[in-house]
Amino acid sequence: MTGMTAPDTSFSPAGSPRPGLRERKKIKTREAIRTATYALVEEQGYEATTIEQIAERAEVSPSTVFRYFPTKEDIVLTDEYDPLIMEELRARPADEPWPDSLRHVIRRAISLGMKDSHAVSRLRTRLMVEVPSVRSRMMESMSETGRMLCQAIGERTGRDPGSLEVRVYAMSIVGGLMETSMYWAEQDHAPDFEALVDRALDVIEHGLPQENH
Amino acid sequence: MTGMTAPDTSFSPAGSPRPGLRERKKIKTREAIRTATYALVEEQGYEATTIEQIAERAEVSPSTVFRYFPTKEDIVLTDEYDPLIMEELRARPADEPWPDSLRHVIRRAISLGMKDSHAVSRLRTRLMVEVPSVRSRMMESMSETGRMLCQAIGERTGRDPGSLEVRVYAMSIVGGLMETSMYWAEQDHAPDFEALVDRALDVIEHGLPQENH
DNA sequence: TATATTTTGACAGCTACTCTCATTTCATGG
DNA sequence: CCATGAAATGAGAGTAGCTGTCAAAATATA
Repeated sequence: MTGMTAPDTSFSPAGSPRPGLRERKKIKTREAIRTATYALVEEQGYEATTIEQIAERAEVSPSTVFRYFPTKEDIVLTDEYDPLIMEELRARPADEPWPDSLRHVIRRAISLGMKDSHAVSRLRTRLMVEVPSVRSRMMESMSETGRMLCQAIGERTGRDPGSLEVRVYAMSIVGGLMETSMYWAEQDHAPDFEALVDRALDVIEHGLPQENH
Repeated sequence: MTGMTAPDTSFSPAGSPRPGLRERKKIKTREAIRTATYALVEEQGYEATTIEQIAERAEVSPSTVFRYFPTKEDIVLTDEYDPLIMEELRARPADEPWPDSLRHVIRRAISLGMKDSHAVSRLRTRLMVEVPSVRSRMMESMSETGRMLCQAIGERTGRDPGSLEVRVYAMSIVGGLMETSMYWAEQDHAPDFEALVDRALDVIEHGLPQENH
């Protein structure tokens, strides 16, 4: 989602030599930094948490923190689902109507994202609502997701992925889903997220339903 | 658009005492800072331009710059059209179909925004494409515009402005228009912007047109 | 002209972030 | 098992955005 190199967390596939000590250490460090950050943010809030504190708790130097994550927001937000989404999208049957494919894939992405641990998903979306800089960073990464969506739409429909129409369509989806996440967080994560996403996609596909206020 | 107090640039309406010396100086300072910023950014680029340089050229102290604009990005981006948009929207006839009202108002907002001077509009959108932090800030302010749109939709359709459906609808419009601006900037501002916006609104209203690649 | 209020400037301070360079840690070939 | 090369790390200095405080200057009011 942010263009960073995705660490391979899956158990090593047969045939490929298992990663060396260096790779394993890298992954461990990365996770240590993230874990430390989550804990500190829960304890003291986002702004009050400094890179130095994170470094100290993760038992690395501040420079190392920046070597792993370009910005503080990225420590909280980074995920690497975009390639997965692309893959899933390509795997859908070619004759399936586009909106259906989209629905399936997004639903799958959500269940993957939730797997991270419910607590983390909730913290993320809460920070998204509360901390402007985090929200900004999130929007940045969503616009990258938008680009990827354009690509997928292009492959699927034979359209030019760079055309205004495709780009607008993709960004309106991304914007709508982002708002859905924020809505969910504002409701204290009480509603069922997948149901919200379904309603959001309905709106994007068919416009506002007839007024029944 | 950014929640800042909008300076009253309109000629003083009859009956209201003309602004005192203080108000006039404030406006002058504000414009001096902006003008200095635009010039410096054109000369050296955005990142290379520091607040100190801006302050020096505008002949104020750095602290004053921050007193007028909360962040560096705001100096470039701030505009105050949201209240205008709301007003225009309320002025449309109540029986006009919603999409038509939207189209009219957006078109009007554009022509107002362009009036600023074509050069400034172009610089803004260019920075939006090139400088991530500016793009982020822009997205922030667009999400505020989204909130306002929700309000307007609520007033117009009698719907709850805080409902998921309305919010998703508003944000998908805002996202689509944002992408349209970026597209325009990427094409070196060659296409007619209003035509692009029309195409974008078509996509949002009716989905992607039938494939005619 | 005297007084109250607002605006400004100077300064100090914090923190995210960058860059450089020496040191340590791991991989590899003999 | 050891020597060589490469990669990761740590330490430190430096930049710049941004916040706060407080005294001085400019402006309004009486």
